[in-house]
Amino acid sequence: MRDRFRTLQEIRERGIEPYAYDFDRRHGLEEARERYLEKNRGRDEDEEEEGPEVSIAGRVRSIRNFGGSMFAHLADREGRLQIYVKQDVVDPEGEELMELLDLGDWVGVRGPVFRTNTGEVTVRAREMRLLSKTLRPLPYGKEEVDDEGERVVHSGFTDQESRYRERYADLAVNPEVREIFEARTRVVSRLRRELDRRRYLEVETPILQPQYGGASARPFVTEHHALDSRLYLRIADELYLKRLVVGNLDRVYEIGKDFRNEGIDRTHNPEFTMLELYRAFADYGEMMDLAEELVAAAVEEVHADGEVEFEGETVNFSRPWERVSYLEALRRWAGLDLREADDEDLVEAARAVGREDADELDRPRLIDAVFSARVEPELTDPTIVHDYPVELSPLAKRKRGDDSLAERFEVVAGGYELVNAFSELNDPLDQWERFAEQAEAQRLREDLPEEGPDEDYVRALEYGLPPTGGLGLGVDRLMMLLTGQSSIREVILFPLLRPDEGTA
RNA sequence: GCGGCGCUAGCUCAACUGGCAGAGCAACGGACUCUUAAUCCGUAGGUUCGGGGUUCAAGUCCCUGGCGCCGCACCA
Repeated sequence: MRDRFRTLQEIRERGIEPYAYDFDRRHGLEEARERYLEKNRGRDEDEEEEGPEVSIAGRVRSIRNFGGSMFAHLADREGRLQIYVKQDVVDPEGEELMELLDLGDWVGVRGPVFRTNTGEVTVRAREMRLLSKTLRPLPYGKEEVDDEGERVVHSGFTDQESRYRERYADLAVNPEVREIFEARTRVVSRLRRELDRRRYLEVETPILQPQYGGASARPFVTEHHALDSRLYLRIADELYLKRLVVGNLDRVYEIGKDFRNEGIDRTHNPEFTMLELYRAFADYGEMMDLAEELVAAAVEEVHADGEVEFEGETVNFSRPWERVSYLEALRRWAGLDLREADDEDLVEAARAVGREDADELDRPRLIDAVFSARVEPELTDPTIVHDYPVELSPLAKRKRGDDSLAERFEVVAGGYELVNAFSELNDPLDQWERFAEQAEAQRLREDLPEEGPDEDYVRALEYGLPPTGGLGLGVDRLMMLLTGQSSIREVILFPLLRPDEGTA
């Protein structure tokens, strides 16, 4: 770095501004290449004509200096392109810059596109400007393109911790990382588009909430000074969105962050992105169709063929998805018949999957432990598991014809829960009772902030929630699946890490 | 929270049973006007994650703290 400060001084002494104010960039690097190919379409390579003129900008990715001339690659968001800078061809400022450039510097180049003797499409620099001087060397690896045209990186920037802590460097240096986040943006936009098209209203509900609910998780707690009151960061959007349906907003959705103060591992980040949507006059059956449609649309944005490689398996998203009831799934993959199993059997089954604390768990937790351990890992292709035990689903309507079940389903794919949906409970009295049961269960957990039932939510239900279907989709999990990443941190730009004073 | 593994130059990694801390790339100086992991000659670069201990001698062994990764637990 000391050396680059010296270079910086040198640049200033020569009267060149190392931090430019603007540059009239007209073409992306891929775009510039395509313009050349377009112009010479139909010609053999040796008959191609020079041109067109382009104006490009990017980071210096490699330099091959020959004294009087220089080859370099620039890199931008789209890709990379070679430039050729030659004395007496480039303008005087560009000529001076030839010996002052470092890897990572931002430069702007104007000139015609041509093809070198070795066949690479290249921009001949007539003008070259320094746009921003890099003081800290980027952790570039060395790249080569092998005989198959594959990009091979030697000693790249691969340390996970450094990559997450310095995501800017990660993104600047590793194109495949950039691709993941561009895919993420495409998918989220597509989900919005699909819902907008179906006349859902996108809304924003509070993140700071006086009461937390809609899921069971430990919340982050904060406080508001002026109001002198305790607030929670939301753990789910659910209860506010359903309030909106009470308010005649009959189709709503929100894509936003939820916050859960639980452990961190490869599939959990304390803040994560959820899509929640609610549709009046629909039940969970219609939500099943919608779930298939939304996920299929998302898959289309990333994999045209509808197949995804994930953790060594091929996940096939083609529709329709298999549908199996929760009880049948437990019977089939865990050998457990809930209709006949008593508490004793459940404890035993839970212990068999490694829950040593099985004695202390209530029935729903026992069942869920077995389901997570024995059933979910078996489900590679997306599968709709429907009709959950009502104890596991405090916000879902009871199933028609069977009070012990709820009209709820999850979509499991690649072994992970992807979608959770149900026919929303709209009976205020039933809701009140289930809140009471939930509060009772929560009292047993000392680690949770004490919380009474959400009276205002029940009040809203008393005004009348129409029959409503609701659906939640974990956007981060979806992106893991679609991009084949087994760590959630690879699909979150700035995952939460413990603060590190040592980062210099 | 528990267990295992890891942390050495800007990056990627070496360093045997404790015995002079090294390489490639990057950087710096020089040569080279069609190269592409450019090449050639030369130079510099270190709190071996922090603190303590054992030893004639510690990157290496011991204790302690930090951070990360993996697994487990928690996350109905």
